[in-house]
Parts: sequence; C-alpha cells; structure tokens
Amino acid sequence: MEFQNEEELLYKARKAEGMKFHEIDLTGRLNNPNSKGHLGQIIEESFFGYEVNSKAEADFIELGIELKVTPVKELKNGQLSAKERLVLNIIDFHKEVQKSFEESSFWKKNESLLLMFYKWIPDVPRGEYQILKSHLHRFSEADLQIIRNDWSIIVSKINAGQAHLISEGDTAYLGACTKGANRNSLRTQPFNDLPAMQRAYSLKNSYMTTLARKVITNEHLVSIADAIELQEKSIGQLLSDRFKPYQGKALNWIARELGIYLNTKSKSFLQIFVSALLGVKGTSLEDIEEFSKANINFKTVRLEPNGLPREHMSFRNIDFFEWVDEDWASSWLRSHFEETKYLFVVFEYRETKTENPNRKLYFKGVSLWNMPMEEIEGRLKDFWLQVEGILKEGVVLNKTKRGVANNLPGPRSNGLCHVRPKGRDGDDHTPLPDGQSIAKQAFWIDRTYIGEILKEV
DNA sequence: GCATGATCATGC
DNA sequence: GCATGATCATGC
Repeated sequence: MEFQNEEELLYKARKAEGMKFHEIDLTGRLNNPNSKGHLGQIIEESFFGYEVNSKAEADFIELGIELKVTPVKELKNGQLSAKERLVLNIIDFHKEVQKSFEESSFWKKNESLLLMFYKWIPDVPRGEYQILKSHLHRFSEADLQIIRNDWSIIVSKINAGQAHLISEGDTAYLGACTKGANRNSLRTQPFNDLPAMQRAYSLKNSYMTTLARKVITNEHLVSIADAIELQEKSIGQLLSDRFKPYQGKALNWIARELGIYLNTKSKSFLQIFVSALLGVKGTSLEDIEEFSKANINFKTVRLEPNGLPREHMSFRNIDFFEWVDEDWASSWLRSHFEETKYLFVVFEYRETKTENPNRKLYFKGVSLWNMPMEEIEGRLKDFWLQVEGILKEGVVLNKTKRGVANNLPGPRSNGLCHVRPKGRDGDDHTPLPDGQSIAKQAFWIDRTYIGEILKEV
C-alpha cells in the first residue's frame, strides 16, 4: 500500500488503535514459534501490506518515516512505563565516524518515527496484546540538542578507539545499546584492534517511558532548559552552572535566600532543595522532563572535613532469589548501573562532629555521574559473580556478640561496593536460596569510592 | 578509626 | 507494611 502523504498514513495507523494482534495477523506469523517477538512484522505485512525488509532507508520511503512497534506495560503503582528501550539501526563504527550528525545513519533513518504502542501483559499470549496508540514522533528542538550531544559522545568514543567501552550511561536520551545474538556478536572498530560488541542506536527506556506517558496518558512534565541553552551546554554543564551561585554557601543562608524551609532530616529535603535551586519550586524531581527522560536519580552526599562521606551509600534491597535466577548480563545490578545516571548533590561539614556537634552544613556543588563501563565489567562484575557463588554454595551465618555475621563481601572487600544489612532491625529477615533466612541486606557503594568520585566537585 | 551489624524516619 | 534514604553504635 502506498501513502500519498503523512496524514493518510497516520489516518490508517490510527485505525489499528484498540485492535489486538490476532485480529491483525493475516499470515499466521503469530502461530509460528520461529518468528519470535516480531510483532512489528505483523503490522508491516498484514496491516500496512508491504514486504518485510531491513534496509537502511526508512520503512515508508516516500515519506521518510520509520515504523516502530513498541511495548508499554503497567507498573505496580498503575503508572504506564515503556517495557524496553526502543532499538533503532545498527551502528557501523567505520562509517559513522566519517559523518556529521545530519548525515548520520541515526538521523537518516529515524528523523520521523511512526510509533505504535501496544500493551504488554505478563503471561498473556501475544495475540491478545492490544495496540493502544499510533503516534508520529518528531524530536522537539530541545530534545534534538540533547540527542545531538549524545550522538557526538558516542562518535567521539569510537574516534578514541573505545567502541568496546561504550555504555548507555554515557549519554542522556540517545543510547548505543548492544545488539546481537550473544556476546560473540562482535565487530571491528576503526581506531583499535580490539573487537567491540555490535551496537545499535536506541532511545532509552526512560525517554520512551516519558514519551508514552505524554502521548498515551497525557502526563505533562516541567522542563528546566530550552533548546537555545542546550545548544551550548550538555545537561551536566547546565546543572553545574545552575547550582554554581550557591556553591560554598551555608545551607541556612541558601534557604533564607530562596524563601524555603529546609529540614535536613526530612526525606523531602533533597526535593525541596534541588527544585528550588532550579527555579521550579514545589515540583517533584521525577516531574522534571530532562531528569525523567535521561533517567537521572538523585543522592545527597555529606562530606566530612577529610573529604569522605561518613557513611557508605545504600541502594535498593537485595532480592537473593532474583540474584541467582539471573545471569550477569541480564542482572538488575548491571542494567541499573549501565542505564542510570546519578546527580550527587554534595554538602560538606567544615568541622568534625567532635569539634562542633552543631556544625553547619555547606553546599559544595553537584556532580552528574554514571558508573564507567570499565568498572561495571570489572569490579562490579567480579562482585556480582562472587555473591552469586556464595549464594549457590550457601551463605555462612555466624552468631556473634554484635549480631549475626555473614560471609557476603563487606566494605573494603573490593574498594567499590559491598553487601550490608538494611532493615527495620536484626529480626527483619528475608529468605536465602539455600533455605536459610538472613537480616535484609542492601547493595552499598563504599564511601571511599564516593569520596574519590567527588574529589573534583 | 573504621568495619560492621543494627536501626531510624518517612512516605507510599 | 514495607522499601528506601539515611544514620547510629560498638567492638575490634
């Protein structure tokens, strides 16, 4: 079927809204177990009636529009979320470095995307999935500035001979995710003899989630930067600049200046502080567009006069059954640190607690950080494997004077991260795969490592 | 002084 | 009720 213009195409695409895949499939692809997951092909073939292809040109060539069929899911709290990142075209490391953004394979193929969102439901046959929304997506100017910057980051890594070290965490909206049957899907790279994992451009899960919520459930977010500002600065630079006027100032001075009440003990302290400094007082941080799309999380850090935090930094509690069920490549830990950026909001004490129990807190600055790939595939991986081994062999629990000791890797065991308890009390237990029960444990990053990252702030 | 196990406070 | 961000407290 040929479409004369995009209105015609969109009119047709919208007719799919509300339909289930078994109502669309005319060629029996749904029942073919070898045609795994290719719901997009059913749409191409049975709904739009054109031959399935994998050409470099866009799917609707005449219109320069690329078709993408992509799942969303419902979270436990009822909110809509992208089920996965949107995987775009494969990157040819050799060719891409010779191009400008405008000539890039990314832009050539994905400038206009016809997105068809369908709802994925666990344990339901694929034919029952329903198309929720057809949407013609064009990048806003502000998004485009960030994506240009992301594209340059990816290309400069290839130029630096580091195609094998690319990580999704390096960029904000546009990622370069691994794509291939397995870890042996390797390709050569132009400036290094080391082979690199095959990679494709992708729009990050967080970007797709934000987009789905906007398009499907009309949720609106607050933006902190416009296209003009983003033309000159990355999000990281922009944030440092916004926070700069307050650097080195005492917290109570800042609070007075901004007309906010800050109780450092309160859990909403960080929200209030950051949103006030960014000029969007009262907005919760997850409702800030740029943070939501780039999957930026927040952590407060309080440095002691020696430049180290007093405490290690805790993350989510560990589900030990999940740990042994997954393998490293698909583990929560790996994906989390590959896909998440952290904005550390750093404060410092200038006196020790013994010198002055009522010491003041000063704002030191912010730092946008993601765990480098070398670290993820190095110490983090070793740690993950070590824990997996202990869980499979059985955890050794020993009652001591101070509670129950275990043989999971503790602080300083690798300089990066460790396992430590985090629960209501010592009786707040969780089951282990070996049948025992242990006080709830969390994943922690060592304070020395945090201190190291924040040295330059 | 720090590792290490334990616990608090808050918000959903 | 529980996860999460944060902090306490003590023995080595």
